[in-house]
Amino acid sequence: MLDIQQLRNDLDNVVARLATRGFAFDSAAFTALEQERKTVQTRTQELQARRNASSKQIGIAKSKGEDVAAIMAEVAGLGEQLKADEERLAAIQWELQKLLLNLPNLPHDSVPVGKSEEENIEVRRVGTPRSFDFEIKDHTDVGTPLGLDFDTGAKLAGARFTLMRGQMAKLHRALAQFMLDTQTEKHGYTECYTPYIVNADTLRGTGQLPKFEEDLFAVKKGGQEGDSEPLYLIPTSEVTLTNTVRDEILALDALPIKLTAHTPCFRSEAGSYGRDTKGMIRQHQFDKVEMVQIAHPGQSYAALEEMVGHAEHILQALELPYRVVSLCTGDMGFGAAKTYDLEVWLPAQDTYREISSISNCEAFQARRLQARFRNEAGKTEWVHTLNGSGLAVGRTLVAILENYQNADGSVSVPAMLQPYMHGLLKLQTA
RNA sequence: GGAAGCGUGGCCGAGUGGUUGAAGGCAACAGUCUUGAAAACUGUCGGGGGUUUACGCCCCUCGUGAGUUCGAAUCUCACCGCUUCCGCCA
Repeated sequence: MLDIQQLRNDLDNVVARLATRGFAFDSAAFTALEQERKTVQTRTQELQARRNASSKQIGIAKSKGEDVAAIMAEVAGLGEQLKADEERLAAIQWELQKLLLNLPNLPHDSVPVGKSEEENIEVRRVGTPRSFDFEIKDHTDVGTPLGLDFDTGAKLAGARFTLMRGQMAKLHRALAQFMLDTQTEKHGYTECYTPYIVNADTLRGTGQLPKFEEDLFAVKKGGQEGDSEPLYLIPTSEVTLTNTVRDEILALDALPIKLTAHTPCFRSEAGSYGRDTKGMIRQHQFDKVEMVQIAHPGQSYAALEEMVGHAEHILQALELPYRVVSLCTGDMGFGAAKTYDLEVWLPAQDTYREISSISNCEAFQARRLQARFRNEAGKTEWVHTLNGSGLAVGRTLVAILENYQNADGSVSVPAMLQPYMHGLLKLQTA
């Protein structure tokens, strides 16, 4: 959520910056609404003040045993007008709130301006793609004989669900363990176990609601009926980790808070029909190790760079070639002020594919969350929130299957993962 | 699922219709004292919003929402959350 003060004071600039992300803001409607708000709010508060004063007088008079009929008569007419104004004001505030909740974040000055992913900027490439002296297979063909089972996944739950067996399932688990151990032991994040199902308030806090309900899975309790709000499966543990500071005023020295969790993520992938239908790239359920930082505003961009490094560390440890991309204004997510993507090399696709996305949301989520800290001057101030994958486990598995495949159909286990696989060097058919 | 109870400021805890945003205590912060610290004493001390060049003035907020009333932390209703006991249960 943007700062409504900023909209009031610097509207043209806000409109221009929103436009860079392809968002057309109706400033005329906003201005009209604001003007009415001002009139009605002032009038309402005046009436409230008069009513409060009179009521106080009645109290004083009664305690002295004086006659209160005169004052009572004075207040009598106030009620109706006040009620009408209060209702109108509430309606206007609701409109403004709705408008605000649907505005995306303003891009940081350093973000390249562009319409789509075509205009993202490559920041650096790390690692050299391996050259193969045999006909390579994609992860589906490599993985299927080794325990990756799309047919059974589909039988159990539908398209975009996968079952893993044996060594494949173990490798998947090893990856998550390795990532979690790295982020906690090497990079100082506190490991968390979080709910996988959350309420609507939580999703409003991080910005998935109200605008992106169709991307979520909703669940209802047994016997739940009527129109009470449903619960939702988390699309990422960014949601739960970031919401831990909702409605909090943190001490200055509590910052930064660094949290990590390994959780499944559930996404309905509405609107992506036909994209990545084959294989494990785009699933309704996937595991991810997430990093979240709650940072001091003065430190948040340093934290962003640091987190990119934390995610890169995993790819480097696994010796997977990748590149770092700075997303342009048109490709960034709703709440992000600046985002880096990490893209891993997939030889069968002959391209780099997103495996991590790391964003600084600045105060955008904090305003929704009412997440503040007490600054150096003792004043409350919004925290900055950052989140990033470190990494997406399923896509990392895909990258390993493709990059570590051998001519005989086996897949070598990256050195760093071998301890997690009890020394197993290769995935191969029995 | 059944029964009972409870939600007040950073924390504890008074407060059952009237000059109460709320006693008291703890914590925190500033100052006096001290070589320094502690103790003691003095003061400050929830959050959000409107308006104002500013000082200030005003509004909202006692789990959330609605209601009764000139006036609600206090009365009514609904919802949410927590605790305890019973049942069920990984």
